[in-house]
Amino acid sequence: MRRSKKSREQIIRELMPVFRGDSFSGASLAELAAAVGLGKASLYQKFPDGKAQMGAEVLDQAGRWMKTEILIPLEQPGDPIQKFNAMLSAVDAFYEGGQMSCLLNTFSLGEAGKLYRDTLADSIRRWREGLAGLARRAGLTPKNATEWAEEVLLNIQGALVVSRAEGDPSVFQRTLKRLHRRGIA
Amino acid sequence: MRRSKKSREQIIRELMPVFRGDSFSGASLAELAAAVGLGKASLYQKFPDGKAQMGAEVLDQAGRWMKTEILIPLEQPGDPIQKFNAMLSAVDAFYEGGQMSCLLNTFSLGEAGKLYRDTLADSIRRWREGLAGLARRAGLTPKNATEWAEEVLLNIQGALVVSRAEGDPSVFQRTLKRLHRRGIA
DNA sequence: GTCTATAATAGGATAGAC
DNA sequence: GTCTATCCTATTATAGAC
Repeated sequence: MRRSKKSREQIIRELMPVFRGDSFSGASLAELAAAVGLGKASLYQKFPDGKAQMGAEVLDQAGRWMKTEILIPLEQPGDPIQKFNAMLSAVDAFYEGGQMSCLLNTFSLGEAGKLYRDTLADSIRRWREGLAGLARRAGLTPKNATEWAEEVLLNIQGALVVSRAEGDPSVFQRTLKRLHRRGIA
Repeated sequence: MRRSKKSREQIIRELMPVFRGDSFSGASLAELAAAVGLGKASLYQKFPDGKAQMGAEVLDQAGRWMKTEILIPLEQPGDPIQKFNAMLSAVDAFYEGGQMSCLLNTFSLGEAGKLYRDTLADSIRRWREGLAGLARRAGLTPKNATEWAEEVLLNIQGALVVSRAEGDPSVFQRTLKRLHRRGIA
């Protein structure tokens, strides 16, 4: 037990839901500080470049989550269907059953969009390619694999939007079940 | 020519892109006023309850657009496929080829979500039911019709998110083409 | 390392002149 | 009806004490 204080990773984990609950512009320093349990000045000690840096590091951490929980598992040898279902479970957990927004959505609005666009586009590209590779290994033609991968992505992102707008995550749940049922085709 | 000044409808039309370019919290009075070409004080003359009222009226106008451009056409007698394709064209125009966000997305974030939830949920419900009704008339079972309608909605909403995050509307274009190709099934 | 205090700016909203 | 000027609060950010 070397440290009783919070790790940076833990701090970033606590910042994330603030950025996911509203847009980047909607996330205030007051909320961010409260979420971490520190004063605003203390946050600036850890993130000298302020909100933009917090956003960048939150996005980085989400990218690392995607890599370990999505991309690497998808690439492992083994039954593609099983890999796909594991991804759906990871997605369900990360979005808390459809109750949490995606940073791809909240960080692409307004001025923040310009600031983080490259990172966002890169995340989408890697997710899409990870899925497409899986689908090719499952026997789909390259063309069909690409199309299937994109559809999976759009269904997840669309379900997150609609769930939030309805204030009811059941669409998200139905969508994950449907993707599971459809499989890789 | 009774009036040379702007109609209220025109003003609301000019407010809309500000709310669609960022979240409700991200849309500032300065931007809103600039979009209309008036001072902030003049906007308050027209919208005494401020930003919340502007948001509500923008949402109302979007709801009327949906009714005239989506729901009523979907209900008209005639070839369901043709109705569906007309809807895809209207959607393409309204979202400007994938370059404009949906208010269902931007108004459901943060505090605004609580404020507008009922309206948003109602719009989604009507859109979904309009599509499901069309699918039933096209011969799908009620169960399949409901599922197809939801998938169409999620693909559109997902494509808008991904297009914006990538800074490239081509996903949206591909998605509309794919929905057209798939038809009602 | 965290706090209080404070600066500087932007945001939402109103008063009152024209 | 629109404007300038202004108010109040929130917001981002920093200085300096502990």
